[in-house]
Amino acid sequence: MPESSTKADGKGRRRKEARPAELVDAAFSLFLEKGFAATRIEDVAARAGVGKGTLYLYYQSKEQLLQAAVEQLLLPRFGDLQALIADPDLSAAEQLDRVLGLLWKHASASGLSGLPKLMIGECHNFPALARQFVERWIAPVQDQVLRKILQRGIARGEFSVSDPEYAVRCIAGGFVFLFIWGHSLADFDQRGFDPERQRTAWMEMIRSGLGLAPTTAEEALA
Amino acid sequence: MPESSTKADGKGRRRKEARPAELVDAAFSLFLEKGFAATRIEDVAARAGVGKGTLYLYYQSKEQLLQAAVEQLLLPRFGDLQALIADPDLSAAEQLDRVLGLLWKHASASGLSGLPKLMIGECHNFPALARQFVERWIAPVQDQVLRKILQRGIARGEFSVSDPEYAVRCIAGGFVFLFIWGHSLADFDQRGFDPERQRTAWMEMIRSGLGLAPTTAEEALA
Amino acid sequence: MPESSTKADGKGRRRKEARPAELVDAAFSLFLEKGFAATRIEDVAARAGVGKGTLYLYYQSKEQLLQAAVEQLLLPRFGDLQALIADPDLSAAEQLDRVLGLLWKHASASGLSGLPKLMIGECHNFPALARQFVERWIAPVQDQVLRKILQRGIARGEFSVSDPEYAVRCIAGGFVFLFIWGHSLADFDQRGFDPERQRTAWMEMIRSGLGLAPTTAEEALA
Amino acid sequence: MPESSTKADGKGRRRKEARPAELVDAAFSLFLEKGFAATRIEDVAARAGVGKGTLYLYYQSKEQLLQAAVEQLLLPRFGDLQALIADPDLSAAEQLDRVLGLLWKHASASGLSGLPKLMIGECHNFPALARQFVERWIAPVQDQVLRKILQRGIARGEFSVSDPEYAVRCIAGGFVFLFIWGHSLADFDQRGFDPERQRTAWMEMIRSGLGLAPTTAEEALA
DNA sequence: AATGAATGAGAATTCATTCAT
DNA sequence: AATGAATGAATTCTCATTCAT
Repeated sequence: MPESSTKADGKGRRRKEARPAELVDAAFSLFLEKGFAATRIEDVAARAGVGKGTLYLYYQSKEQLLQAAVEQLLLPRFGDLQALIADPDLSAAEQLDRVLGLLWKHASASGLSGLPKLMIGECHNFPALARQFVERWIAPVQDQVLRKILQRGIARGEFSVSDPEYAVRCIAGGFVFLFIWGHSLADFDQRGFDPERQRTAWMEMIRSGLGLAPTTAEEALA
Repeated sequence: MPESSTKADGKGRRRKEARPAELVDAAFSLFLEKGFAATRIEDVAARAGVGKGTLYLYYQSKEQLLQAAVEQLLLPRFGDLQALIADPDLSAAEQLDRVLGLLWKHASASGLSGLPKLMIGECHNFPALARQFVERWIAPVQDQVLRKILQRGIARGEFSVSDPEYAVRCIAGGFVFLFIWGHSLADFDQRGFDPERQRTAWMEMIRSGLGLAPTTAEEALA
Repeated sequence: MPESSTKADGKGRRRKEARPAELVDAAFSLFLEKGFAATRIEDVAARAGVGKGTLYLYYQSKEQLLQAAVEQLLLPRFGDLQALIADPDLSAAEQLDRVLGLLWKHASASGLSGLPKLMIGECHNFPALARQFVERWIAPVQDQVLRKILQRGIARGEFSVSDPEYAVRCIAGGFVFLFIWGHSLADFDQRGFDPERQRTAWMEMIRSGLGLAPTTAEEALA
Repeated sequence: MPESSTKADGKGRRRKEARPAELVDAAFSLFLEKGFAATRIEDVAARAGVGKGTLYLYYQSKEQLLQAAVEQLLLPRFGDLQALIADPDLSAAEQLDRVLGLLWKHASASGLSGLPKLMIGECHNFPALARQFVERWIAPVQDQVLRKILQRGIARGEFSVSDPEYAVRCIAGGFVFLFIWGHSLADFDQRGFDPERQRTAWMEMIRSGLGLAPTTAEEALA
């Protein structure tokens, strides 16, 4: 009987290989929006356009879905970032610019920009995941990328920072906050929120702060 | 030992006046830790040291408990901050220092430092609360305190910022991120986290960024 | 310290002996209205104008309150009815009239008119009470009062009934239904409900039914 | 033995079409027996032979289950009754006989006979339902069926009633009481209860009451 | 492989009952 | 004697997970 195949063609059974990723995407977007506990499996299935039971064909539990979602976003590593640092022709400031630009572009395109919000919200309910997130993303980006750039900049006399280790955290934190805000309270701020403009403001802040030094002020105006 | 309670400490009944605040505190700390949905009323009661039903003597529902918790933290306003700005003898930089210092101290002491994490996680589940939070805290602090200081600083030639409106958001954001981090992923960061040190680094970043040397300025323009 | 006595005088501590009856009255009226299960002890206390705990000073449980309420209404027996039957000078029709009139008056004045509704609703939850009610009221009134009148009427040639045993149930049933209706659906009948008028109609129905025989019609008009 | 279900009788899943009615039946029988408040959802599920959660697949709440149950019984209207009245060849007395006979049969077969008991008990907790019940059953049967028969009987000289409007209520009331009694206190009456016999007695009572006039007795036998 | 009806453990909420004051 | 704050067992309802189709 060709019954099932006929109707399943229209919408039901597209690229079978893409399923897992679609499911994880749907789950991630809902987890991000409502949090893990407040997200219903049925809603995930609905958003993915499949039946509730189908989810369990690919993932054993709701928690596994979360793990898979985080895993998927954690997978693409930052080998390219490392490459940037390796380039000896660039100034440290240029390196910083490019690295942050790349991170920004990549995170904005992928769901990665949502991950911090999710992890911050769920870290105490899923400590293992939290640790993974910190160890595989936060710490490496800070310690193996940003810090090295900073140290090089200091060594070259480009930068003047009294506590590089924590300066790095400031730079990263401000960056991450941008993502968090965009995925949360920005929606409730009547004043509007322009991510690109904020990024620019942020880059300026990193470079020259409020431009306290008179001499610096001139350049900052540029 | 001069314990606080009069004598009914053993199993302590009848402290009607203190109850609501105790309950809200217990609820807030759990909401902050696990999120609203993942927090069980029974756990709130246990942490407050009362029976499950007692909570419902004071709050009609779990959601009302959340509202009360947020409300309580939103109540104390920042009249004192306003006073600081009004002082014409201080430089803008000093004003900023003091205002941020005060915010820091106040938020660290009260539960207010946890509110951003909570609101960021729950904003989509409780839009009304989110709006309240933004309108009664975020926006006023940015627009009526920080921005005014910045503008005065610019007018006085102290500061040099190209986009004051968003610079304010950067300053506030970095600050808020400190709180968020301390209430979430800091616990999972093997490298440790010293809030005070980060605050210092952050203040420096605000003031002078990476301290780009005059010569560096050229590259920064690139 | 004369503190407690002073304020307790105004409203708090009237006739102490009347308490139990007041409590039972409040309970009965609420049980009647909402049913036993749907009635909250706190509402009973409120209606009686006392604190929740006070109820337990007089009755050990909610169920005991119900038992006491029913008991109280079941107590006054119908010795006087029996006396009426004994009067040999009255016709059976007159006896019936008086007996039903007396029942009507008594039941309307006391809460007794509500008891059937309550018992009908609760009989399966409180079988013992139900049995008591049937055995101490329903059956006696039917078998020892009404049936005897009917039998006397038949013997005297006044009445003509083919099944006296069940005719008695019809008479009693119609009567009881009047009470039930008045305590329940009458409140939701837009057409209004005049108990006295219905009683009159009912008495006529008992005496002469629809007046099928032309000759009977005249008496029916009387 | 030719059981009804096809084969999945053992633990029987998947009978989606029959489910809602089964659930409503189970619920109705329990509501009727114990009242709404005293009935536990779990018991309803058990009586219907399903799990607790299954109920919520079909009805959103316990209250909706009640509404559905009442609705279901209120649905079948009395078009056939109307037809009987329209027949001009029947005497009014014959019409009355048939109408009441039909009501009796129908109500006894369906759960309708239980509805009055339920509605009387719950009317104050569910006023909207009560009004519906009165407006869609009680009032129509009385005003559009019984009253018309009575008026026709009076016009034709068959009946002789001084207050037709309330006579109708007596007739209907006695009838309804039969149902109520059968669903409640009859179970606790040691004397037994024969509904059919009581119906007969009731029909006689309607026709000729107690046959007060000596001459009336003969006709009462008719 | 896909589905969604069915399930029951678990969470929020209610309320009879207790008991310190 | 009177109170009402406190309690936790019991109840309604939800939702992750299973499984027959």
